[in-house]
Amino acid sequence: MSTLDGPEHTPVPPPILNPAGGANQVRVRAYNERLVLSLVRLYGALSKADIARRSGLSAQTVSVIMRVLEKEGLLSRGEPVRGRVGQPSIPMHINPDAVYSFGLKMGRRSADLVLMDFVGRIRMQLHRTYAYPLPDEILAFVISGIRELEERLDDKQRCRIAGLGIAAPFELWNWAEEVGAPAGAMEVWREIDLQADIASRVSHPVFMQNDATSACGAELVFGVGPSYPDFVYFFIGSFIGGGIVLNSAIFSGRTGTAGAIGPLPVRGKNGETKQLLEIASIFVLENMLRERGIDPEPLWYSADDWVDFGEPMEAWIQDSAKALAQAIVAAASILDFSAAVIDGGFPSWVRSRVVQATIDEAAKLDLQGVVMPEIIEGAVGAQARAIGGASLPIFARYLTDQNVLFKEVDHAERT
Amino acid sequence: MSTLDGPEHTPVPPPILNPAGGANQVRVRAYNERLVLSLVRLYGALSKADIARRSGLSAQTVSVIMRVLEKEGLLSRGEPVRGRVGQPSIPMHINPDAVYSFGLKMGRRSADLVLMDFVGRIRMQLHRTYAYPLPDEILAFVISGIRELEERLDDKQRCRIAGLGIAAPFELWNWAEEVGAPAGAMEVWREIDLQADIASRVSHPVFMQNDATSACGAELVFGVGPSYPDFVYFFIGSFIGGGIVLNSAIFSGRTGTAGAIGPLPVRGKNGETKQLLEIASIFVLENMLRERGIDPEPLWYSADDWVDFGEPMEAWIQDSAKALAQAIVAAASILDFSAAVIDGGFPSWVRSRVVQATIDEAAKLDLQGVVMPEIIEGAVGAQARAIGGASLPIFARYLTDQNVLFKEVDHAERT
DNA sequence: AATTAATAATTCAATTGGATTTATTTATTG
DNA sequence: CAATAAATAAATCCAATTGAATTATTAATT
Repeated sequence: MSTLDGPEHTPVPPPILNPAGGANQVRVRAYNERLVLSLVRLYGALSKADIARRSGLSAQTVSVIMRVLEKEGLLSRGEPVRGRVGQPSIPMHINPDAVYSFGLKMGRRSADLVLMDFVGRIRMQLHRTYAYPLPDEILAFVISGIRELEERLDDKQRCRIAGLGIAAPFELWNWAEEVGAPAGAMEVWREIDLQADIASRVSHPVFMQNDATSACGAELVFGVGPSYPDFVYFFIGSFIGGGIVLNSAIFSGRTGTAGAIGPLPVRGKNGETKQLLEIASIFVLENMLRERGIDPEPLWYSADDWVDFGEPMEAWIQDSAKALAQAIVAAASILDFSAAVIDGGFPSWVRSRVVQATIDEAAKLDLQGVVMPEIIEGAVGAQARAIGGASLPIFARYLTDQNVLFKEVDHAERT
Repeated sequence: MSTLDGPEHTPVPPPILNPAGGANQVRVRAYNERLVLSLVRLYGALSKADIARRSGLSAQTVSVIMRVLEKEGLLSRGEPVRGRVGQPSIPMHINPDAVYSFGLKMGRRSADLVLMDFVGRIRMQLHRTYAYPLPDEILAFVISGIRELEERLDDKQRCRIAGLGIAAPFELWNWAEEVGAPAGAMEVWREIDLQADIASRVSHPVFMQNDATSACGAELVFGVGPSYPDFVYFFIGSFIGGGIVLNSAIFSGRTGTAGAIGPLPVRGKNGETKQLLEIASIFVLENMLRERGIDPEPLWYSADDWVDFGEPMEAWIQDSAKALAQAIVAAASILDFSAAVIDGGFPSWVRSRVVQATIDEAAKLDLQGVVMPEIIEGAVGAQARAIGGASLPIFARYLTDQNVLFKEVDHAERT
């Protein structure tokens, strides 16, 4: 057989990838244990037989794994389910007190430190506001905060802390002006490696991730994630940010900025091109309030302290919704997201109004040929960033990213 | 420890996912074999020791696996490499004749049937043009074409055919008008299941995938893929289509339409909003030629039969480049692609001009805050769709999607 | 030129460890 | 009591690892 001269492939540079490593029994066991835990977490409670069916593992294997997990205290048994033929099944569920994790959200106006349990509930929290963040203050807040919260735990509980996850904005030194910080005050952040600094003063493993990505992760794991395999996520904080979920996993991209969506170009109300973050950010609302002589302080103290600020807030919601709708259409033109999820550092009644307004604005746009995602509210809420941060150590150690092992090739075959 | 009342998680619908299944030895071996083959394919030729280092598997394991693959004829040994201390290493490379695969590209103006070898080279091909496609004709072309090409193979070679992969457009029945088909002639396609029909008449496994996605897959595997872990891909055919590559794997999305990019809204030259496919498609050029009394037939006969059509073609390239540049900026605002790859059913000199024009147009846009991808030419060329189709059976059976096993969690940890 | 040391690729044999298979026990319904 | 299903125990299987041995080469020394 001779080579027909089809189109020649032009030469390309050498590969830049180190593909995934090989597999062996040890890793298989580790993976299967995480899989079992993740399945239980996802479904709330499952019997050994259920897990065997869902994982495709043999009953015996699952039995062994789950006995170990139970012995370690990660799983606990529920009430036997009777009423069906055969031996009653014993649903196993995650033991909420098996693992704790600290989450630090540091923002441009406030910081939160939370202690989260194994099922994603906040068990304790501390809050601090400031005009603008400074490394030393943040560091002091974390160190003393962790000490304070740990004092409320007994020895056994302290041993179960998996680590600390930090959720922080990108490039804090930009936007100093918008935040209202004195010129140069934010420049210190250029030189700071917060993760390393904190890690050197704390006895736990420390993880770090962009704040909006963290919020997105919280939504994936504890919010609407289980119902939507892929979505684009918006978190409206002092600045808006976002995240991307694909195949039920966070996609953070090559530079970690996938789904940053702040710089997305949108058309402003006067037809001018603006960046999304110049419209749909709380600092914009803050400025609008200040211009009208209204004290914006309640915006930062706690999401639940918001009051109805009347007309300026109404205008802000409208402007934001218009911009968000455009951003969602742009995103949907590239990828067929099943949902666009909107959440933010505000009370749920504000969130409802933002989402409804965005739905209304999206309907006004030209949607021909675009597969529009469902536009829905986030289910996690104002603390999503801290919760997402706190979930980093837990996921790194106990759970698995969905669908990464032996993923099926998704082209259908027929013979 | 009492539950602090943090923000309550609102209830969500039950999970819709069946996460990945469990792992066992059999799957581990299957995976490791695919991993070894994929590594060899990616790097061209690697010794057993090289594979051991790159895969993290022990030398012994790799030795056993590679001996099996060699015995099966999938790998063959090259010339020993001397000149360095120690026993000379024997580079193993993919045996191009180990596996063959058919690829069918069916389009709105022409169809191609190719026989591809294990390293992605086209070994034989058939081509047919038509005014518009009809199921019976396509079916006849495939059946007789496969018979014809198989007759040129000996028995041993015939046994090595892995299957047939079809690359076809979405919803052929839309756009009948633009194609110039008589009203209703394309409606038959609504009821047709081409994959099933062909599968029932052929003795090979049959796979099917969107045509632009297939082209994107060919680029990933045989083109620039190894150098760019994520890119957005445009294939300019009679209609423009595209694909998305993330983490060195095709992302086709929930509905399989991820990266369809045809309906992406762009601003036309008179400021009006148009869909990308209404500007940057070859059928547009066809119409421009026809309006000027130039015979457009050479567009369809073979990509290499294109001549310089002069002014109308120049105009088409300019318009297309403007639209493509906008599409790339929109895509880059959502995800941080490392590259935007442009290819099409035209000769490489046209591709070069389109790409250069797109680079120029992109530079004119407002790029503040957007991480712009490199805009580059596809390395595969006009037959990308057929090659991508043909690679479906091969990937399904012998190779692995990159990075799907034991993927590392990508949040850095410090202790 | 012959000899020896060092290095690296490869393979052989024994061991390890986790999943599966098969058989058994337990608890329930009808 | 029969049928059914969950859960477990013991035996078996299988692929990866470990550690030692073999082979082929270069580099240094006599």
